[in-house]
Amino acid sequence: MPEPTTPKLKQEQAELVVLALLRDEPKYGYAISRDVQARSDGAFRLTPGALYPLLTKLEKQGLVSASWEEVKADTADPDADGRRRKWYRLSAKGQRRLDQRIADHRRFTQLIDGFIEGDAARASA
Amino acid sequence: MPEPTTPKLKQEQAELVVLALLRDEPKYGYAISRDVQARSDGAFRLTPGALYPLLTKLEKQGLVSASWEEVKADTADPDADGRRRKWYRLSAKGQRRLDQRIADHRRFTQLIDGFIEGDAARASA
DNA sequence: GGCGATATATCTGTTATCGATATATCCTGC
DNA sequence: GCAGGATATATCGATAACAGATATATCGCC
Repeated sequence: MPEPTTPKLKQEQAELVVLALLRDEPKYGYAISRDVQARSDGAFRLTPGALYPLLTKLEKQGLVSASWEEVKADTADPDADGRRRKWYRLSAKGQRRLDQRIADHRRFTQLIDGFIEGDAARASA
Repeated sequence: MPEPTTPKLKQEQAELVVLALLRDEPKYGYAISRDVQARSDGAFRLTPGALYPLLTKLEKQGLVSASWEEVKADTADPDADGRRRKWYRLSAKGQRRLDQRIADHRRFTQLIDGFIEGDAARASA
């Protein structure tokens, strides 16, 4: 079977997408994973093996800040290790990085478009 | 020093670019390499280590057809192994593949654009 | 004749990618 | 009350891709 036509999310695009998703509001990892799939109509996937190393990297670089939230259905036992959610929010540095990634993306697609148009563009000019 | 902002040509984009360059006219490897750099203003590079395996792959898949040309400055000795040029031309199958790669690229950029626009697009709609 | 550009091609050490694996909780149906 | 699937975070390992170095040989210029 030949390669699938549905494009996979590469690390560079994954960074852009994750930062863009966090721009609107803070999110935790699993929600990001769901949003990526939902908002790309299933074309993009961000599996755990790609998502969590990426989020750790972003945190280390100071592009996002993270804080834990303990999700407790009943508050009977405070020591009960309920489901944890690690919330990520975009930092000012992350916003600047996002702006740059968007600029990079625009430039990249314009260059590719130039090759697609080929000689036709220059001939008609 | 962090990652360079100039994007490198990945294999999938390299295939698109090479097929697009061959659409206008047949070319040999080194000319393709030069064109890639020239027409992207130096932003894209296609080094020998990436270019020749790719051309071999395209040839095996029947997307391009290749033929050798012997470049002889003087024709004194026919046995003299002059500089060889392997000319590649786009096949009908290659043209179809190019069309598909263009469609894939358009879809991909549209999806990324959707993430870049974010909630603003839906809010203003 | 030497040097840089032309021209094709392979090889290899490093990095990236993907799926599998691991752990633990929450919710729903039975 | 318990089994199974969804939720949630995180790591690991086999494979694949990448960039740069290496190899060979010719051509043009000085």
